[in-house]
Amino acid sequence: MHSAIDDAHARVYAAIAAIPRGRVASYGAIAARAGLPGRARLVGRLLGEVPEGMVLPWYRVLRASGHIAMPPGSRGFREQCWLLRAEGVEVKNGRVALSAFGLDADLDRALWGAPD
DNA sequence: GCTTTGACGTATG
DNA sequence: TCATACGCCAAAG
Repeated sequence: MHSAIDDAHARVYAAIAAIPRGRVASYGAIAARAGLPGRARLVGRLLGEVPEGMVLPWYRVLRASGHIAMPPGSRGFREQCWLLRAEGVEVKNGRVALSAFGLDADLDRALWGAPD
C-alpha cells in the first residue's frame, strides 16, 4: 500500500542510485535530496535493510566527515574500500576527501536539479 | 505502547 | 582530533 514511509524510502533509494560513478555523497546530502532534511539516520537504516534483489551503489555513501560509516576492519568496510578504489576514488585510512570526490554544488545541480 | 538501537549530523568545548 | 550532548525517527523487542 502507499504509506508516506514507503514513499520516502523510494526517494532515498533513487537519490543513492543517482550518485555518479567515481563520486561520493554523505548521508545528510542523500536525505536532503530525498526531501528529508535532517533524517540522515533514516538513510543509514535503509542501507542496512536494502530489499533483496535491489542493487544500489551503497558504497558511494559516506559520513559527513568523509569516513566510511562501518567498523574499520569489518567485511563491509573492506568491501567499500575496494569498490571505491575500483572507481578511482582515493580512500586513505578509511576516509575520502569530500573536497575532491564529493558532489560540488554545480555537479549537484546538473544531476539532480536545483530547487528554485 | 514504551524502550532501545542505529551504515547520522551539527554544535560546543 | 576526541568527547559529549541533543535532535531525528523507523524498526525491533
